[in-house]
Amino acid sequence: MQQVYINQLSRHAGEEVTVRGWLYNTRSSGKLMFPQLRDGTGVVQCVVFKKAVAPEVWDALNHLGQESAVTVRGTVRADERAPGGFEIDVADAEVLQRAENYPITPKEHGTEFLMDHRHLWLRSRRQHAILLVRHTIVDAVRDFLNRDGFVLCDTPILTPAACEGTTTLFEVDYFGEEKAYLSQSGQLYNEATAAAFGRVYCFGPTFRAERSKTRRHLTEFWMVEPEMAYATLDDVMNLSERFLSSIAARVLEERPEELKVLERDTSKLEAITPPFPRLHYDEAVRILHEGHERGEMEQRFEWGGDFGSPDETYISGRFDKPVMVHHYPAAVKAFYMQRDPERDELALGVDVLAPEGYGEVIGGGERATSLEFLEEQLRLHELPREAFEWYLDLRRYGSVPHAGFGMGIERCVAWMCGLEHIRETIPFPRMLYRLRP
RNA sequence: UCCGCAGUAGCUCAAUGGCAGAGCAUUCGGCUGUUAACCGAAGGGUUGUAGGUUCGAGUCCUACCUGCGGAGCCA
Repeated sequence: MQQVYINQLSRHAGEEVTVRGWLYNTRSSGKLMFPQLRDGTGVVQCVVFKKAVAPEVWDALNHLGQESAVTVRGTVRADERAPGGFEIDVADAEVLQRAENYPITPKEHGTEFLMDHRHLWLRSRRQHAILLVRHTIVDAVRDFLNRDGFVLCDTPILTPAACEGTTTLFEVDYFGEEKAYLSQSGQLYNEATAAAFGRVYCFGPTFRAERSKTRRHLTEFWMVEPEMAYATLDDVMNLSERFLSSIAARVLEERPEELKVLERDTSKLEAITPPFPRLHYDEAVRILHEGHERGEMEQRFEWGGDFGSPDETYISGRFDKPVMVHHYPAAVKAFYMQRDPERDELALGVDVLAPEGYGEVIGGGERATSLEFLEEQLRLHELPREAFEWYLDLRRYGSVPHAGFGMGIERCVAWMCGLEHIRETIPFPRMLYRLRP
């Protein structure tokens, strides 16, 4: 007897197989039953005739609660009436555990209820589809970087100090001797490994203790950060463009069924191909001013500020591809950004704004190379010099132009899936008011 | 942290200041091709918490709690 996964059933038409799974839903009609089984790879409809099985099998399946653990043995048969095109004529079945009163019924539920039952919600079709797309995106990210010559060189999660000194950090007691902080970026360590390996990336959890409460924020999220030695802002933009395009292509290729479940407009993903529009900050501001004059933007944007969420949405809304905004004012960017040699008030940084209001998915740029400049920046930002001594070493010993970016995986998943909220893009989201389950 | 909205059965929601309701889920019964199956019946309530106004509060007022949406900050 071969044990088969549901997504492989089409290869076993006419054969007798065993499927092991959980009861998804049942329809019963007296002497005929249609239990639907899911096994993690898909859902299949089973057909049970009362006369075709032993009485105890019929009784066991009858009135069985949703999500009970069941194995069935039967013959695979193509049938137009079956969702998915194939069904199983059941000859025998075994109930491993009878589940009663499964809380998530095949009806509508509110967000709070579903989030409280996240450990069970993951079993539902839509969540299942999202997390499979996430899996493919993570896979595509690793494949792309590995094939492009980047070396995975992960950076620490427990760190002694703020990397950028701006956002709030989660504090951890380190053996009662000192405070440690959960990493909010692998950026600075990446610069060290890039000087060791040339092209590197880190990919792991990132923590931000910001009291943000929007559909784009998690307190714990996954970020991939490539960093290249001997590279410039243009190299970062070229990489971002190829990177996002390859991810979109992989999702389209490998997850058409899941995109259908999510009712994603795939033409939006097909549009993600190089080249992406590149917008100097000055031009972006001009677009915002035009928007204001047309009455499409409430307030007139002041040159020099960072873009707020409505600004990003307005700018990206004018393109059907991701937009790369570069040369931001240095004042709104991190201290380690390289300055524009022609206009010192600008930083060689770039934000990639995703279309459809998904906001900033990538942020990056060229890093400062000068020891003196960084020493001055540390002073201006009132950062503890001792903590950054090792970082300054990177400018003492073979300092070269180098650049990189960070991409938030969950924002990418939300974008690719066309989701309203980032909370569904990670199995167990951590948010301002959500630490459990 | 600020602004706005909400909280009624296990779930999703209704109820003009005047008897606490429906659908789904659950339990029982019926049905040999169902597609969120259908038909019939039953059980199920301290209306988020604490005060207040009123003859009378799910409904109006105040505070708090919880959640949702947005802003700021950011990926």
